[in-house]
Amino acid sequence: MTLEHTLSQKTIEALQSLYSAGIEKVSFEKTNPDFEGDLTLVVFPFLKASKKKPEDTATEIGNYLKSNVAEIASFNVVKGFLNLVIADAYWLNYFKSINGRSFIKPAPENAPVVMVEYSSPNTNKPLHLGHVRNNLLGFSVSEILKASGSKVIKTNIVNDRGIHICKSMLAWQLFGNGETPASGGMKGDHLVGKYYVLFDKQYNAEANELLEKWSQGTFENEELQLKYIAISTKLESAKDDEAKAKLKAELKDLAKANTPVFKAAQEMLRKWEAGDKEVRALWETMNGWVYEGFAQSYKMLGVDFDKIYYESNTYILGKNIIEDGLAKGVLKRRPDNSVYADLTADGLDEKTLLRSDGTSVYMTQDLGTALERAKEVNFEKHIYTVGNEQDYHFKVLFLILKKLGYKWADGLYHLSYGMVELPDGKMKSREGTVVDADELMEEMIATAKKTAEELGKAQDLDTADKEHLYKTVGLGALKYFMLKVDPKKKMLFNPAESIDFNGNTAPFIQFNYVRIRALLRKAKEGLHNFEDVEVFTHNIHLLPKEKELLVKLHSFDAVLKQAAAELNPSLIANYVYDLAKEYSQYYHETNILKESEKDLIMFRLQLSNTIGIAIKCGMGLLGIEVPERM
RNA sequence: GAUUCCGUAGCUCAGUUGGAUAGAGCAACUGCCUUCUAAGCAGUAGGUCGCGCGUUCGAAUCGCGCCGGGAUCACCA
Repeated sequence: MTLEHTLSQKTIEALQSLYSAGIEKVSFEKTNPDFEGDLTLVVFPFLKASKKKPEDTATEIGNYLKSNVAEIASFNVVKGFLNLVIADAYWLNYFKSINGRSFIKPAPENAPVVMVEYSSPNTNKPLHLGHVRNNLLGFSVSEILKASGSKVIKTNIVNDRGIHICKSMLAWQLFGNGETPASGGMKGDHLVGKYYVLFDKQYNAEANELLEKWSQGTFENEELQLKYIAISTKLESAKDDEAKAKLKAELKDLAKANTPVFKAAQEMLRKWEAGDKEVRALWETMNGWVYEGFAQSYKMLGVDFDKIYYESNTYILGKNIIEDGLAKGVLKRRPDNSVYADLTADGLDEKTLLRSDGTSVYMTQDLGTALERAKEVNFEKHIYTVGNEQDYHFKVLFLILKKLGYKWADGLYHLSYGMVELPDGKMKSREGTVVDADELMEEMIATAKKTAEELGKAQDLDTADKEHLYKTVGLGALKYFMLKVDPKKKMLFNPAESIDFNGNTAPFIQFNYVRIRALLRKAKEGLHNFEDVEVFTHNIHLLPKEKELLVKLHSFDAVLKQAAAELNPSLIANYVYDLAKEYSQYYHETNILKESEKDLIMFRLQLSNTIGIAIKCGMGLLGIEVPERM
């Protein structure tokens, strides 16, 4: 039984015996640092029962608790706040139970299974900053779930088919001259991305040509002419700029859809679907290049997957669900033969799941994929790590599955995260304002190197160790920067100012870990074998900072639990920072090896060691390494 | 327009299951390296928690209404 649990019980007892109040639940909170004490009970809610002044009520409860709970050393009352001081012996005993141990226990054999899907890239261009946030979040959430007693299966569904892939393929055929990653000296994903951009250039040029032709009255056919006239008439009478821009975009889209290069890409997609040998071969080759490139990026980022799905295998799924849904009356068929789910009663819209020509849409394949996964794995939860622009999509997806009566649908969860924005707005791949993931990682490592050299750090390391350190620090800074913000919120990334290495950052936390390790090495040289002796619990008067640190360590489990419940790594990030910051203050104001009493030296070394372990565990949950020296 | 998320220091963010005087970091200014690693520590300055009303002993936190911003609203993915 935890102390807080005991205190709650005793407080309920106190209220019963003092005021005959039948209160069922009371909770304590951490005492505000400006006041003396560790835990605080707010007594205002009990005033009705006590019919006494706040101060008197608090004092009476305080007296009761003091004489009934051994761990309470003393208490004080400020207005309606009862501040309890917990005896040092309690904290020392607690420390004895965790000294030198890991804060993370492996999940039991029969642990519930959670699937975490993340990353989900398209194979027509390299990973960018948005993917970085997605990958780091998915990976960290997986680690957090594992650490809190779940078995995690990390999955990645690769969008390896569709018109966008054909665009890259076509541009490569048109302009590539047989270029390969090897001949071009480029990572495969970047090479394919280059041709995607070339396609877009061509696409735009041809569209502008068409618009020019149309404005002079030359049209390929009458239908097109009618559409053109309809839109441009509206454009002429449009009043505000917003409406004009919208109509202009509509015209451009019409032109784009009629460019020869786009029609060729569509034709290629048709051939792909028909299983055309040549198209399939090119598709396999180019996707192969991309996968090699992605593998490198993933390795650098430090993320991995237990199972990779490909949409080329899953995009046909879902049609049998339609039959099932129609039979159950959850889905309906329109006169034109299209099938939809009517969700208007749930405050959503009608969602079409099968077009009138019988082909399926994105939602249909997501339904099918979910069902497939549920058959394959008996998961307790299935988490989709996808940006918040798809909130509505997942709402609809989950609702339809629930309506179809699948029990496992209750375990589906959309881990929705905010967009990464640049100082001048959203990233747009077409406008070339994307931040490339590989470049960003290289820059971070280079900055770490530069900073370390300027500060004269790590001079005694050999070249390989130095390179590893720069990677650990540079990528650590990047990962921490992205994970310390609440996933739900959109975040701002300013490449010009880059990411800091001071203050609330990974390098600061890593530095404190390194300092602990250095201290412990020195201690062993001085024959202080703190690992071999028991925690000395008698006659130690804890310094305020030492108690604070113990309280902080004590809350590791609670923070982990909350982070797992909310799927929120930022709680861990902020926790580790607070811990490191407090240790840093402690380190400055306290002598450890220079302390005269041997027992105190041992205790302080043990405390430092255990804090180091907590930092390492916490950073591990974020996917961030800690170095031994820097 | 509808739905939904958001608005806290100059900037980036904590704090939101209602509790005491709203916290960090960056940027600015002041000190501290012959002493366990200064990617550090200590300090100064910086706030109408978007605005208003309400609920409450008590509101950054809950409710309602405004103002401002993002996202989504296809037989696209």
